Amino acid sequence: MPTIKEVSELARVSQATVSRVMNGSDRVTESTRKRVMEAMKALGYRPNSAAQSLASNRSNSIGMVVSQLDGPFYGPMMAGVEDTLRQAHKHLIIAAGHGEAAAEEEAIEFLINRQVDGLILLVERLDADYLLPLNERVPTFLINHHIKGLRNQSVWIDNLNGGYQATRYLIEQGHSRIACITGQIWKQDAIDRLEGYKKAMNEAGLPIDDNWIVNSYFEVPGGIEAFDTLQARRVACTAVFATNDELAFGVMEAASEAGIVVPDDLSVIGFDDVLTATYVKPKLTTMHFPMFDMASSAARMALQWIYQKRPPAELAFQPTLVERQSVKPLTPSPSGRSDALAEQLLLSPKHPEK
Amino acid sequence: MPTIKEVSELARVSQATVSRVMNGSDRVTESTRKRVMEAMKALGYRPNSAAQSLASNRSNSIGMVVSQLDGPFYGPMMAGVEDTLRQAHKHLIIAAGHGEAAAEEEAIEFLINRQVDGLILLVERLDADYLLPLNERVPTFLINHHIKGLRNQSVWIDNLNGGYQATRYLIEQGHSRIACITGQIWKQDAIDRLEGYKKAMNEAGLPIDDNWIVNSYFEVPGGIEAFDTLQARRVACTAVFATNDELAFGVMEAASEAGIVVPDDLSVIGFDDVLTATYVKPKLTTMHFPMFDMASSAARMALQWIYQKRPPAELAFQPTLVERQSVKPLTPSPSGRSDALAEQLLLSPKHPEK
DNA sequence: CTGAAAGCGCTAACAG
DNA sequence: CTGTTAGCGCTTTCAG
Repeated sequence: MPTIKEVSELARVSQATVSRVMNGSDRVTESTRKRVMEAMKALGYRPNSAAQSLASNRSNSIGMVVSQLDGPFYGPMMAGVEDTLRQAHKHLIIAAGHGEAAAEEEAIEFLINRQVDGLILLVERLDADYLLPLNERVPTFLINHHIKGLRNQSVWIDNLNGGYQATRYLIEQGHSRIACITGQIWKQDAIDRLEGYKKAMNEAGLPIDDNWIVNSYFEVPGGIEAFDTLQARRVACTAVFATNDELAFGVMEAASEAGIVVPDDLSVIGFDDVLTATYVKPKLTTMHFPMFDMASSAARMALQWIYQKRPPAELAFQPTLVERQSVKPLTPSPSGRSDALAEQLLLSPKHPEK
Repeated sequence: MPTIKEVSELARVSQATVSRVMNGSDRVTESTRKRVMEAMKALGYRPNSAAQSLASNRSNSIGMVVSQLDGPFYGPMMAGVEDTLRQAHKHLIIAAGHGEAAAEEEAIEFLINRQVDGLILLVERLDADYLLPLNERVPTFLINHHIKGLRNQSVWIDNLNGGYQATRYLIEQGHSRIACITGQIWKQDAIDRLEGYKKAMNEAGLPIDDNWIVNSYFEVPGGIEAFDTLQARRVACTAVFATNDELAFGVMEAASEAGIVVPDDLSVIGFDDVLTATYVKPKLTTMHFPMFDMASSAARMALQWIYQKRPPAELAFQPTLVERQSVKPLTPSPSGRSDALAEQLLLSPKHPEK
């Protein structure tokens, strides 16, 4: 690997000059710049980024921590950040936080040791006590995480409004017996989406019954269990707001096992609009969560602040309804069709064919 | 950020000694080691990895390039590598290659500049002319990519046998009219899986008709188009081997639109066993591709070679059949049920309800 | 077992 | 506009 020294010798200039042409900036004669460029090309020169970082205390790369490297949620987020960073010729270093505070902190320390110029975090476990001092060390941007004092470096989605819209949509479709299944109730997303549900129900003058709300966890089995819980509680709902798509898939699966047809017997709305939402049958009606855009916005904000000192400002996204096939209008019928449905849900044996 | 100097002063030793305790190895008195450790803790010392890399020409991190950061295929691969690396206290730096030769090379150069100690590549565009010299610069390991001369640093899956098994299974279930849908035919995976199909058909004495093979691309729309092509060609098949799950999803979707019921009217088998395969209805019968395991094996192999000089050896995985719900035995009936099915497939109008 | 000293490859004032 | 001169923080001989 050739070094700057060799380049400088070949080009008959000082190392400083080579450094200058590398960093584009400074005033260098066109002729010497050309000579240097040629020398670099001739040697196949590649700057050693460790040396650059060490000397400049800057690395032209930003670190990102996500809970997992797979999964339909984090993938687009990583892709969104990578995409805008690449266009800006900055690099991305990703570390997994595994959803645990210790691992998340470790990942962050790793990235800092790596001299990242900034941090984009998609974490759930870290609080202000950790994050605020961290931000003093290295500019830190948050996706989907509220920390007072870091508002301006956050990109978030309006989960409350999303929950409200989803529920409102169900109501507009004629439903009034609407159950809600939440994710881990310590997660802010879960809390906010539930809040939105309550708001919509209240606003419509519909009762909120704790029996109709089941606290589960954001995974397919969580949806299955929640559905079973609903049945066990003899909840006669005609629609359910699953606070994320995985839950919705679980509900659809369990319903199907129980001989309940979605959307004819039961309407289901999800949240997130994960890729798979279009693969299931019926295709899932859900609230679109603009993961890629949010992530790239966060990256843009970070870039502007870190490399151009343009002060960041809080950025909020709104989830938008995507109508597909899992919600059906409840058409009132003379005999009270909604009750018929309720009956069916109540009385159907669990997993009759299995 | 405290430096090694401050630690050495606090501990009243030389920097060299601090370095020694950091790197575990050398002979250091237990007492001084303790003193140093305490000093490090007291100061909250964190080694600067850029400096370490620069001085040692080693970074304790390995680089990985994948085509995309999202998607059901690359996610588990990244997770597998990250998992075993983390356990070995090595770090992972991921870069996206976007499936283009130029970007893949750029990603690799980036990682090398980053002083990665080794490379794990999940690429499709790079050939031996590039890869072999690369391996001289930094140990390079390949996932799912055959390069003569790099065999021993490769982990791959037996796609041919997978295609064979999948087709064979269909045949065992009584099917004989079996279509095959391939991915981009320049991809080795596509070629091999098709080869497996042909082998099984031949072995069973079944005819191979080019009309029954449609070259498509590994995405859901690819499956839809392929299904339409099959119909346009009036191919009267009772089963289709889709050479990856996305294709299978597309087929299922198109079939459903056409009023054809999977698996009653048409059996479908996929390949990869992507997470979503369990979400669709009916759940997809497919060949399991052990992505996570393959990736972690590749990582293990890389670690052993790079840090312990244990010579690597080619590692092959076998895909395994996962029976779910999308394949149904073809029970011969007096009136020739398979013909009835064929008729239905032939005659059904395209997307009748849409 | 420990310290001194010489860089690793690059950047960043400071002169000129 | 370009060269000189110091380091950045750590590792690594080489002595002792």
